Amino acid sequence: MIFALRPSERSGRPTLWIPLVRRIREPFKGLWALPGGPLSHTESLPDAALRNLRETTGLAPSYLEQLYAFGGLHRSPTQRVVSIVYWALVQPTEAALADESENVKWFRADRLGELAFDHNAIIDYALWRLRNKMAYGSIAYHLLGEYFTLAQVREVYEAVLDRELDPANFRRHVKATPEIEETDQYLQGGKHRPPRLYRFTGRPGLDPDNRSTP
Amino acid sequence: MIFALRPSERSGRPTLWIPLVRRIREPFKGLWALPGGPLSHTESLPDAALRNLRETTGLAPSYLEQLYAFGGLHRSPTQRVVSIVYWALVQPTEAALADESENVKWFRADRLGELAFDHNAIIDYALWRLRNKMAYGSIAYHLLGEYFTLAQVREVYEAVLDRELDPANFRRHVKATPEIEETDQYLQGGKHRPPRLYRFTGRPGLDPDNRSTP
DNA sequence: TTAGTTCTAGTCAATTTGACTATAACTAAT
DNA sequence: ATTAGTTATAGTCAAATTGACTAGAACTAA
Repeated sequence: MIFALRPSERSGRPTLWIPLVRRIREPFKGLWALPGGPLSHTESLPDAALRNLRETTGLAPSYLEQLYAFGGLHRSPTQRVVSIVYWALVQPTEAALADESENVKWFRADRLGELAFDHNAIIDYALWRLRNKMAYGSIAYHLLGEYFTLAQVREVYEAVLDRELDPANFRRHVKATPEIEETDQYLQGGKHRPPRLYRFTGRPGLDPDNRSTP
Repeated sequence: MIFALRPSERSGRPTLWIPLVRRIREPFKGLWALPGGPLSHTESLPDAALRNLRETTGLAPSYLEQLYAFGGLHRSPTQRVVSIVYWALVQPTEAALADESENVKWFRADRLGELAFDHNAIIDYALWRLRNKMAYGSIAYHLLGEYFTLAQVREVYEAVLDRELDPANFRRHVKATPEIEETDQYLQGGKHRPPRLYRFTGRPGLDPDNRSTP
């Protein structure tokens, strides 16, 4: 499953979006579902996740991590299925390149209808984990591009945690993390004082055994 | 994989131990390995983990949680194997009931030799996760019995985190967590002032979707 | 009765956090 | 050109938390 930031239709502020694919066969024909597919004997788990992602949506995530293995007996009405779910974060520029079609669409993460299988529960769990990781580690930067302003980082936190944060205190907090590097560039073209651009110098992610954050 | 506290041979202080089983067939015949086995079509993932645990060691854990799904292509030299690993914590009284034999033995977690498959890496990851969970959540209590003293809790933390903690400050920290309940019992029979007994009132664990701690 | 040890409650300074104020730097309207 | 409006940024201050430490309470063993 994939998270990306997209501007909300109304406020224009960034919100979390998820691409889903429509089921074209039973069970749950016609309902929306998470992209996925079988694991071949010759590919690793993250490779299979990346391949499925590419084949269905054309996306190339900047962050990929194992979420959880779901193996309940009645996840599918027709057969026993064990799904090892990965979750990915994609940057806005990449997300814009995604193939959208009749059967592949983006949805706001907080406004999903009833999905196929247990996919609502899986997304709930992923959202919980995303919020948790945000509170501690430095995962938010994988939702942003290479350069960003501190206000943009704050908007990401506000979108995911769903509450407002004090700009001054948030700035102090971010500036205290060593992985954030100040550049001498400024974002021009805004309506007000141009903010300084920063960049994230942490590791790229894309690794299941990624042990830097709880 | 299972963690339990056992007194160290020398100091007698509690340390982390892990039960392993000896491989009786190829590959890795003769080496020690984590207990495990196949998943049947009619049991859930945690059920399968509990059954395997019971069959090989006779243990009934007080805490069970999914660790990670390992699916590298060359984990076994003979075939492609995907292992969905669970980890368990057992209380000392339960651990003492474990079946030990020629082919099932307890080992100190920090003194393991070379194990079969990628099991050393799996244990390293589990240890990392255990330390991480200890630092935040209230997982340590599943390694203890129903009643415990604050010094015992501290010893668990010291054993797992491998550093000494100030008794007074640790006490203040533990007493501030609402899940710890003070009883009006005292542990008698010690050599010094009898410490008060406490109990843990949090949820029992034993659930894969256990979302209370990061 | 005394020495030794742990249990327990507390102090105090250093650090972190949350709420807030003030100035800087830009755009858009007058 | 000036002013109003808005965001960016730096800083203050009190409250809360943390780490290092002191001291009395309560028991056992000599």
